[in-house]
Amino acid sequence: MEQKELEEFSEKKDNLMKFFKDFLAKESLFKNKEVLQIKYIPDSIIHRSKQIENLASILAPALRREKPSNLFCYGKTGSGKTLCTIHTLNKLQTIAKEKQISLKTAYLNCKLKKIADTEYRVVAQLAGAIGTEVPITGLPTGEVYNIFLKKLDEKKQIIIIVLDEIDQLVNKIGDGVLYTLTRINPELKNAQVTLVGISNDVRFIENVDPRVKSSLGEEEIIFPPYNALELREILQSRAKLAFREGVITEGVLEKCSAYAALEHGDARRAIELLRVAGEIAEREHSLRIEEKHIDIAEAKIERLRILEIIETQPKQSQLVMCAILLILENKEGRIETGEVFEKYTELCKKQGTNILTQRRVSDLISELDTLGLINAKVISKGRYGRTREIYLTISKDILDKVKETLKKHLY
DNA sequence: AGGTATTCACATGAAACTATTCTCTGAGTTAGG
DNA sequence: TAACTCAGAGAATAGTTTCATGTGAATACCTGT
Repeated sequence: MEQKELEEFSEKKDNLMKFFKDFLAKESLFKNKEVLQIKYIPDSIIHRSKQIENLASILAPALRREKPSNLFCYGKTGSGKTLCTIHTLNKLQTIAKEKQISLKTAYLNCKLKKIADTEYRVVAQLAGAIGTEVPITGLPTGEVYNIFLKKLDEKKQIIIIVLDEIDQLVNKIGDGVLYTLTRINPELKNAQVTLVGISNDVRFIENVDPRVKSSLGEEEIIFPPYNALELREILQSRAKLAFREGVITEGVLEKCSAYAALEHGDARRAIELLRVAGEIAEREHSLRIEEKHIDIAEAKIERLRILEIIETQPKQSQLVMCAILLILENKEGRIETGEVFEKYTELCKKQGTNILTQRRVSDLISELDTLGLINAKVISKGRYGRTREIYLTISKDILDKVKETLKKHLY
């Protein structure tokens, strides 16, 4: 984010010096911007005391050198799962240190590509977390397990492993790793391992090996989404720390939380919205954040999100998107798979790219649908067959930007 | 009129294929003893 | 001689293709009144 801003700034090179001077001279709206960062962990977490209590009581036996039960947390994005878990673990860790209990925690976000998305990498990361670095590549997976186990079992200790976004991991590489991890304890003489799984997807646990399921799901904690009121209070507490007094005008927080409440009560989004709104207000030399800034911020975030998605799509997918846009240029309303495929073929020929089969294009279209760029619904037109009805969900004012990015990436 | 059959235009699944990336082994290299 | 590096074989993976089968309802076709 910061980088992009800087780039934008650099366009006005002539008065750059002046700008920076002004920037320093001016008082920032922010008192402490860090508070609005996603990774920030507040000292007190509101509206989650029940879950934290629950977490604490499940994990507390670690302080008596007993193995806590395995634990599974689920709730939608931005419902505080990760936050609460890390918070609780931090506290636990602090006390353990005071009492000289050997307790280690390892947090692993399985979503991160190239870091923890294969069996090898997961185990390597875990080994890293408990203090043995393992080469990034070159060893047999089994060997890494052995190193890991050996290090684990070195002394009497409790180890709590947190696997965040565990559903992504299982989707990608199956539940083999989980199975091994849940069965790790009998192999250890000294150490004991507790697993904490965090997942966005409630149904995820259903499609997992029943043995893993019963073992991992010894305890479950559910994180319901925040409602607008709770979001508002969360925002309030953060805003108090983040902004100077009087910066926030009436109704701003309400609006922010209302926006986020629409998105299944995603607190992360609400906070990001507030931060971006703050940045926008600041750049406008406004002395306070007003409701309109929230609207602008919302549009900006949405735009960035869409552009980011489009940019990171593979070429073929971009081509399909391009085809859809081109068709819609000369035609209002809805279009069908067949048309898209035709246009897509044409585009490919023009570009000299190889043409994918209709089968694949059909899949690509439904992928674009899941990404939220288009809306593709299967409908039956009776005698005239079955197809997907496609229309855009992107608002018109970003469309030009989208086309621009597509062009840039395709030529 | 009412009911059944057909038919369209893809959707959806499964399996097979392919190119790329990862994992793993062993030969070769290096450095320290 | 132990530790390290690195090329290349083999395995795993992601992205596709091929082949096969499925789908929902507008229309065509009957059927008996």
